[in-house]
Amino acid sequence: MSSEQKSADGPRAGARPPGRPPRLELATIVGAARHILETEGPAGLSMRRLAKEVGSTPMALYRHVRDKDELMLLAVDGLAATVPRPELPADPRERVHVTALHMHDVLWEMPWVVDIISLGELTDRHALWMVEEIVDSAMACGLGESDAVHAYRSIWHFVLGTLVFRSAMARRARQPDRPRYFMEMLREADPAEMPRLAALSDRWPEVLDGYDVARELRAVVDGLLDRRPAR
Amino acid sequence: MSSEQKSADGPRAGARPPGRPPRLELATIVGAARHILETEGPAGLSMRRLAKEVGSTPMALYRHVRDKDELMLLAVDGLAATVPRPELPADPRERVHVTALHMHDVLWEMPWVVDIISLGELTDRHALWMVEEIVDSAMACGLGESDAVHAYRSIWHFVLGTLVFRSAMARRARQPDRPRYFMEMLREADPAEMPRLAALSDRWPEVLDGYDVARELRAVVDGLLDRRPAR
DNA sequence: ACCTGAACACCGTTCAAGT
DNA sequence: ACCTGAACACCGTTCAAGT
Repeated sequence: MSSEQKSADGPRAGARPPGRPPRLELATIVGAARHILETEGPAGLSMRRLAKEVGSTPMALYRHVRDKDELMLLAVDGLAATVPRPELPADPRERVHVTALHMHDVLWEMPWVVDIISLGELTDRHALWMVEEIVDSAMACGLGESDAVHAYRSIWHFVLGTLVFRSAMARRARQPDRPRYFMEMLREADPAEMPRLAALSDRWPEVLDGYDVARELRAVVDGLLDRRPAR
Repeated sequence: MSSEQKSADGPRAGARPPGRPPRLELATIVGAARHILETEGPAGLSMRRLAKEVGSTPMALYRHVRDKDELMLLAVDGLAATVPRPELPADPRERVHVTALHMHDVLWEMPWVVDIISLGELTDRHALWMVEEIVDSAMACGLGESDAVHAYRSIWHFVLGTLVFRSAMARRARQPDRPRYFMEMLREADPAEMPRLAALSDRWPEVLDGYDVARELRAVVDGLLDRRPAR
């Protein structure tokens, strides 16, 4: 999907279309939506709020987008093209590592994109090169076609989970008056029943603070690339 | 967090409390909420709908729960106690595998729980044994304390990502009139630029269909357990 | 102490009418 | 062809009043 396809549905340029001329453009709407998403997150985006932003009425938007879902997909679409591709090393295993980490790092900077992607589908063709790169390099590492595709998907699951978890933590942190159930549970852990957690409870935040996504991703990718072939 | 804590805030049993006797009980509210969540998912749960379900008004609920967020956490709380623990093998690596897969399998059957957890925090103390088990067994496999905790977290990221992705796919599938952007993009992939994806495009659904979470989880866990220690 | 009703400040979307 | 206004069917939550 790309924005051009959408506007290409209109009358040919140069023709004199009948009826009222458009005052609102899809690009304006999507741009304003993106701006709201970037500054206030998905919670801040409503059709009514967006209409105000572009100086129009909620219903005018529905001339240009099917519904809010489509609008959010359009807001995400095209973003990958704005991010420069990383330099890839020669070694195929390293290529998988770098590409997977790139996938993570780019989305890490755009939390609102994660919130939208996590309820939909990949729609940006400029992001496809990462799928190709990981599948191709995984095969160069000796994986069969299916295993390479599955490795790609597992890497995506890990990256998505990492980002969704971070998102959830950030959400909780924004409500500081609420109890920290997990920490409380750790503190109350019975050392006889849960010796490791009881011993760890004091240092839990520090230990988690030392979590290094790049290092974890490396271990996960290695596991996926080193497995024995299926059957 | 557990339901008893909450109800223990009330007057002592045996005392004759002044004022109007309660007609609504927290357990009733949480039970009804759970029922709605199980049958209709998080989208079906609203305070107004829930009030109707228990034969009361929306505002009566706020005597018993702080807000909708707390209600949803209470609905999730206690679920782990209803699931029997799996038999664990003796070998520590196998223990990690079995526990991690158990974590996945249990939540796989409760998609609505994933939707709630993915915007909050683990709150059920009866689920803590899985954290303990994975950390302890990972250490028995030779990992240091920090690495074991990080391995646990990475396993959780992978499981969460797997479930969130499935949730997103299911959501898309429920709207069959909407375009399948990803498949379209694959079909249009330029073989010169993306040879792997172009070659795969026809068989993509079948290949994904062969995705086996248990096998992927095994590879991911092995990668995390086999890595070199930090520093 | 507990519950109710009315109200506030919102939602996404449909429909009929205007330009 | 495009935009507007009013309306429908909802939200979560606060506040003041009732029992």
